[in-house]
Amino acid sequence: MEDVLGNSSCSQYMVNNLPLQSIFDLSSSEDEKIRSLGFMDLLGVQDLIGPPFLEIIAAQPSPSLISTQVPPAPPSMKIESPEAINQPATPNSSSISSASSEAFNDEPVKVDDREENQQKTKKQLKPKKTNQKRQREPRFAFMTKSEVDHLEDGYRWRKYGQKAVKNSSFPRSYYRCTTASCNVKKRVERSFNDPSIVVTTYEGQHSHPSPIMPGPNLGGSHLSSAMSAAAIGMPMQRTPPHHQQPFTNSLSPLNFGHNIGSINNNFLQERGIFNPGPAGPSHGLLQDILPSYMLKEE
DNA sequence: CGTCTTTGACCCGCGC
DNA sequence: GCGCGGGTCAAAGACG
Ligand SMILES: [Zn+2]
Repeated sequence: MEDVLGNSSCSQYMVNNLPLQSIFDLSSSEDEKIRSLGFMDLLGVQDLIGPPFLEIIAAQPSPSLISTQVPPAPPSMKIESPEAINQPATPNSSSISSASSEAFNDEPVKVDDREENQQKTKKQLKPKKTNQKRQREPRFAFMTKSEVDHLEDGYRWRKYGQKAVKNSSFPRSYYRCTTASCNVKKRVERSFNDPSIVVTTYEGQHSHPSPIMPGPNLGGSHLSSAMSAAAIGMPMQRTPPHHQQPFTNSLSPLNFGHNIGSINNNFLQERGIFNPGPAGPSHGLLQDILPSYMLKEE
């Protein structure tokens, strides 16, 4: 609960329609645990997304908010099993949220070279001190209400780790883009009180179109709103030497509509990402635009 | 046979 | 200096 959500350097904010200030309030040093609690709490109360919500967001030109929600997905679907809720081919996903923080650091994303130095005793060796500030990439957190993990966002991910979250339940999965030369990482976590809520945190940006869904004909895959959010939510920062192209709208090439033909993609471009400056955790982010409207219960 | 998941060990920054 | 907690690697297994 230290630097997971509220970090002074990296900021990743989960938004909702409730007391987000607790989370965003980075200046508060008293409630560290509260932070996590608030986080969970926030998720816990999360299932009250309403149509007006999106409108509100749309009306607010402040922070970025990507919200996608599926109308046909009633909040009544509450599952208690961590994973027993495998509902293939029916991943309704309503998601809200987001936020991200950008950083200007373009080199050491830290390409580990431990494979080269196989000393003998220690396997993992990384005496490279060249790295000053690791992990300076933009994070893009985003909540999704879905029963299933592994929301297809148009990219292929390889799971490289899984750890349990401390303050709350359910393990957190770490994924990485399988495409070579792409160090985009993804982190998927579930809520404690609401297993139906999945928090996905993207890190980095792809530099290639989606490897999957090549032909015009392809079904079965349910592209969740995640991809739209991910695609749009990413504030195109500096363009690396890669052949970056208008993938920003990568959702177009994807022929969704098979499974998720009824998703409302509501996103909002952020006007400015906050700077992780040590100075100040400016308030008035999403909290400002996210009052506590539409109260719904399951 | 290739790909991706599983899973324990390990690294590393930080607080005590 | 040690323990904690989050993040990562890599070997082995599962899956097609
Ligand atoms: Zn990628």
